[in-house]
Amino acid sequence: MGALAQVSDDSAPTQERVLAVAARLFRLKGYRMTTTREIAAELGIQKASLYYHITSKEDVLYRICLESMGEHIEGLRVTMADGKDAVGRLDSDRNAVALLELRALDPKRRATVVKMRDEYESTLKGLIEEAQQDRVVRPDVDAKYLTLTLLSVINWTIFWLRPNGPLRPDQLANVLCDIYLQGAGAQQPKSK
Amino acid sequence: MGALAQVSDDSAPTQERVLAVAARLFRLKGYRMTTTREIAAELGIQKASLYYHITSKEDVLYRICLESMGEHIEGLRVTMADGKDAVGRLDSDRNAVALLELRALDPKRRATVVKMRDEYESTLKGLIEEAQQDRVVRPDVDAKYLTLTLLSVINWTIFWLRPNGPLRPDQLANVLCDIYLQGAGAQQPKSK
DNA sequence: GTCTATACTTCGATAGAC
DNA sequence: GTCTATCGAAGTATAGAC
Repeated sequence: MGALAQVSDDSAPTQERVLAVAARLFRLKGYRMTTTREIAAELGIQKASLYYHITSKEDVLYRICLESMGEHIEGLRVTMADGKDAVGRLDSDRNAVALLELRALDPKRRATVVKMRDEYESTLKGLIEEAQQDRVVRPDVDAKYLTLTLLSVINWTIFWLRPNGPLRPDQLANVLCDIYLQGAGAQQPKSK
Repeated sequence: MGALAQVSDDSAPTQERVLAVAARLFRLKGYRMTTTREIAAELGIQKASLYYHITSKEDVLYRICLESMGEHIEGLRVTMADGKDAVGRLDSDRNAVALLELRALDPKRRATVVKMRDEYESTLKGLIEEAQQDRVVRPDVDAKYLTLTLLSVINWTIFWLRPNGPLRPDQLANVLCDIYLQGAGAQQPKSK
């Protein structure tokens, strides 16, 4: 398991524990609803002590977003280089927070994260366009919408996917990938 | 256009204007980040005056969620009765807020909204199961995941779909529906 | 229905001792 | 690296006049 997917525990460096605890709370309650007092309490320290480790609450959110985007871009790079996917390397809390709490960042920092997200999404769109030319993906639909629907299926999992579900992660990935590629309709050759 | 899709304007009843303004701000900035002062300012009144029209900020969120869920359930009922879809009857701001800001409701009210959402989703799942028996939708995949992927494609639009996009609403609906039913993969008969 | 004024609470962050 | 104590800002909501 890579360091990026490291789970927070008492032996982890404090910086990492702070990010893990904050990401979990931000995901559960939202950034604005989560207080620095709660983060400190989860870490077992006083709220003032927390500020020895962080400069501001918003900076914690910013670092969570940066790490999540970094994981995405790196995961895609690994996939393109090795030819095998990198599912499971993402921290689900940080991913959900980065997707949902961007609004809370100040404009400049938000722009930095959005730029990374756009880089990730356009790289993904490029892969789909290549697959269209290789006739692995249907070429009769704008890659823009094929990318958006792929991102929809992947990203919406933050709202329903939980560990210890009925399917193993690899089984679930197969089901979702199958539905995305083959479609939900009953078998009929695509003829138009 | 139905009353549910009514756009806020100065001639609309105040109650409706309040909900429309609040929904727009809640969507733009998030429930917790939006202040009652801002809502009042958008309405052109003082913050204290707002409380003549509402009982609390949370109550406004609650009513937005209730209306959105009501629209969904009613839309599905109309679809099942008339056999034609009811796209365009949803208020996009209220829909996005209901999907994203549920956390901010107190447990009891949240449970009420979640129950309505579950009712909507299980009805949709029932429709997909019927379609499986009619061999319109593939029967080899658990309807649970066909429903989740459909909801993913539909609901994720709150993050990217904007009025005045390159496609008309009906064109876009056709593209997304086509990708969902036919899949993103190049044509190959489903044979397994 | 709207106003001015304000009560009351909570939050992010800092000061300074240990 | 953590503590107690507290500041200052901002938020929701209410009181009472008009």
